[in-house]
Amino acid sequence: MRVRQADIARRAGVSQATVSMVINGRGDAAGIPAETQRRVLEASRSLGYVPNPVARNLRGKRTNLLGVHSFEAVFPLDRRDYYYEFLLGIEEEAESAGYDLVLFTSAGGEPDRRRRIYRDGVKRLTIADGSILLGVHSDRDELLRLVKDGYPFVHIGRRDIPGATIPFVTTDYARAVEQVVDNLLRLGHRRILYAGSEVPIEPQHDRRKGFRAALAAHKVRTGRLVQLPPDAVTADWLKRLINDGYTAVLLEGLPHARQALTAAAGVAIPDDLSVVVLDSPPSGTNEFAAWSTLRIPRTEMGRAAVRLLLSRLDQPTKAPVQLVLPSSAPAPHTIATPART
Amino acid sequence: MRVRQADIARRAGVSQATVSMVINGRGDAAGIPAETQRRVLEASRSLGYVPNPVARNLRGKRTNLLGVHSFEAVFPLDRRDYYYEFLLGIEEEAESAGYDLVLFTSAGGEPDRRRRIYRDGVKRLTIADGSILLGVHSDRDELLRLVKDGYPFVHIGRRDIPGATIPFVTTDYARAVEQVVDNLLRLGHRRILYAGSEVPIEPQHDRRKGFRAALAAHKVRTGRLVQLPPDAVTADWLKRLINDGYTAVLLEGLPHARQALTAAAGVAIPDDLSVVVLDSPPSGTNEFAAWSTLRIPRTEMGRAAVRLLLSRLDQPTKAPVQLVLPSSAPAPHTIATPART
DNA sequence: AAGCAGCACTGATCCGTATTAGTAAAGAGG
DNA sequence: CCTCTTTACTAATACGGATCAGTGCTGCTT
Repeated sequence: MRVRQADIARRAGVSQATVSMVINGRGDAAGIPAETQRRVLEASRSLGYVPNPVARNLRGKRTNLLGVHSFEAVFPLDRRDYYYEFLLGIEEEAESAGYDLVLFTSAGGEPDRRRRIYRDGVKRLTIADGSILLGVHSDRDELLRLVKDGYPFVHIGRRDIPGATIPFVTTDYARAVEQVVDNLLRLGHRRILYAGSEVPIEPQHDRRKGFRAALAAHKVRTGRLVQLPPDAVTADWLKRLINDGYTAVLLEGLPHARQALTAAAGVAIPDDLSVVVLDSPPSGTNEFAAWSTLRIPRTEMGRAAVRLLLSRLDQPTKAPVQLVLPSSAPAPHTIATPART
Repeated sequence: MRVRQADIARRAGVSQATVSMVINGRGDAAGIPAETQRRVLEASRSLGYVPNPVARNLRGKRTNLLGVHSFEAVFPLDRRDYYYEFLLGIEEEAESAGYDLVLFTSAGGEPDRRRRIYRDGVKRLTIADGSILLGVHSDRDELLRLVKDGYPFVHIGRRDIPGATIPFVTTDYARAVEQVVDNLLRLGHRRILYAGSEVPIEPQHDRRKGFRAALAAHKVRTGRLVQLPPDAVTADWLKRLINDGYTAVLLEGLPHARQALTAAAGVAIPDDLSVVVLDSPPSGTNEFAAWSTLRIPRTEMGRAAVRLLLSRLDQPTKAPVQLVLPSSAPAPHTIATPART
């Protein structure tokens, strides 16, 4: 059977209340003499006492568990580029804060493989003191309901929902892309193509906003945005771009960029065409080492999310609610002055 | 304020006990008439009741949490090749079994970055119904103590500790390597070099056992095993091997294999030298796509570990304790008949 | 010697739910 | 009319720990 405070109390010849206070470091404040405290701690150790976080939490105290809810499975390989670094940061920061992580995998099992927070109205998240939420397609209704319920969480990635302030950590995609485009324009590029994916969500909207903003600021009307499937990015397609007078192309996501990587063999990059990938290269590889890519500080976002969550737990009113981290500009590998034509 | 069963009870004009039973579908069994049940459910719905899982667990029911304890951080990039697929399998299986995962990150914070289970005698694992343990360098004393404590767990990877039966899931490294070497010998290879790492643990011991077993079975004495650091694997080193008459080399781990991948440029593979990597290629890449590698069923091991753990929870006495999964033979990419000399 | 402060604790209660033992009322059977 | 069942519930309790309002005792004043 599990060791409870009552067992320690019996062994140390004191009451359960005393044990609770000593163990929680409230012994001095309660005026328990050092000798008694020693006896209690000694008994606790020798019996191998482990506090029951569940009981603790019932009385409104912390469980020292931080939840991680993604709205889909995080480990499948096609999700790895996206989730991995977030998890890395979350793990690092949780470790140093002394929290364990609960991955809410049980919420799955829906036919569509989506993970729900409120399933049959049950919110498992409450085991944890608070949760980090992430996912490409977060469920807005659930976020809204969480806020209404007053459940402490932080979302990774900006989410704007009318009628509520969603706590989040993000990076400023719009500004990052704006700077890239601004830079290209200053170099003399005029015809710039933005190759976007077909199902955009917030981060993509932000990138596109940045694209348009930079063009507008320079009063350039020859930039163009297309939405296309990744496999449309072929060597032919690149050549056609150049023939059409484009001197720079922005690849919104890694799938498009990967296609371009092989398609680029027959094209002079960056002499005939500057290329910028608007996403981070996958961690732990050198897949896009030779290309100009954005650097989304995913690891840092993960860490920041944990820190923000913890500070919101400590000071629910005073802590900031939303946080925007800067993302650094791409290296100039595949950015060049446009060729004179 | 949160809605409790007591609130529903008041609204429906029944007792909290009745509410509990109706809500948990025990109403019919307890002989609560349909009409009353209707009233209770109606009240529950209209008040927006959400059960408190914490209180529920306090009553000694399962927490539906499965622990995952690695003896070090799992997400750092240099650990990814090792941990990722295990986690993938664990997540999949936990999801379909309706369990959440607790990553015990709080056990860190030691100066050596190792994670301890028993720290100050406290075993946080008990939050979970049971745990999966994994790690290259598991702490044997802690495993032993866990067994003695009767804590339900399954280790990923074989661990033999005198005086205890450690529950584990593994794959048969010895047999896999034995088959590889047997195959090479049948092809006519006689001088085979096994390039091993310098700090071997169980899986490496098993591989080496397989190596020796195959040689012994063929009565071949010209196989050799060396231990060396990965960066000793250079183009020169490979050439020297060939000069020394070796026709095949086995690379024990990925670090050595990676070195070989670049060093192999100046060598005719597999014509002058057959090469087999005795580990799985990293998932989600095609890094070793052209080479013969073992296929360690890591994802399946993760799944099997969860299944084994759950069956041990359900039938502590009847369920099996240890499980060995087969690993499949390497493709023949870099295995050839030795050149006549 | 009464009064009072401080010490070292303990008893009782609460948190929200599940479960068990029990009970009041209605109806059945003799 | 009395007893026995059945129906339809409810009261009480347990789970493990945190907290607060005491309580008995000692020692010091005045």
